[in-house]
Amino acid sequence: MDKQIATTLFESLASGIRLDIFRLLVKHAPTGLVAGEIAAELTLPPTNLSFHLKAMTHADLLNVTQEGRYQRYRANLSVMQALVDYLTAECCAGHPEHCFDAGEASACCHKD
Amino acid sequence: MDKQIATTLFESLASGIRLDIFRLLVKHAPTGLVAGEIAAELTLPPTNLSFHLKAMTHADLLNVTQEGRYQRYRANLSVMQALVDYLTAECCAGHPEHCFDAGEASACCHKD
DNA sequence: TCAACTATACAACAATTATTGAAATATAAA
DNA sequence: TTTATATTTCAATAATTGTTGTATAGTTGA
Repeated sequence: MDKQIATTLFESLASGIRLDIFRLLVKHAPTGLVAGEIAAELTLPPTNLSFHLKAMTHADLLNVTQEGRYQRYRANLSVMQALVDYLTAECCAGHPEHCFDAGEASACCHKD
Repeated sequence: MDKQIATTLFESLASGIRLDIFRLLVKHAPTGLVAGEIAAELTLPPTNLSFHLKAMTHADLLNVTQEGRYQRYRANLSVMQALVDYLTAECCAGHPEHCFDAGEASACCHKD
């Protein structure tokens, strides 16, 4: 993952609304939710929701499929995993001893 | 970590400049760098750098200590670790089987 | 104390992002 | 085909964030 992609993903998560959307869709994985269900759950005006959904989809954080007149959104968990790996690499890069306490060192095994 | 803190951290990372600053300081951990060294390395006007350093420090992503007339900045690696944990929890919450492929499942051991 | 140096605070402005309502598109149902 | 439903696009505006120069505060060493 390059810096540009990481920055875009962080932007996507740097809003309470978008973080709520993502967490809601993780909770409903792998089924996902249609736009109206998300709007109802988060009580957002549809245009505002659409604005954020579009941004997140463009950032590849969400996937969307059409179901008749509905749009079903799903969290893209593999991108989230890649972001966690990127962040772990940034965090540990050359300095795992400073990033993880001794007791937790064994928990850091994403970069095997 | 609550949502508000996570959002602030994502905001801190959602800028190319701030991501560069953080990565530079991770590379120089645990010594850190003084503001002038960061400005020289990233060729930024001092006021602009100061703006971003202040935001990152306020978000607790950086620590700062005074050294005479210099201000030394260090990456706060434990906060980064907490963010990775938060993101992993968001990613896996209730659905580890969808987040990690079978072959990599054993690599997910942050939430033990 | 004085001059040089480091960095931040402030203020003005530029640029980007967020929010909303109205209109448009497309599907479904009557 | 007409009407209703779901969602998006567009345009206007509000709100936030980023950038720059100048001025200020604090530190050092002569």
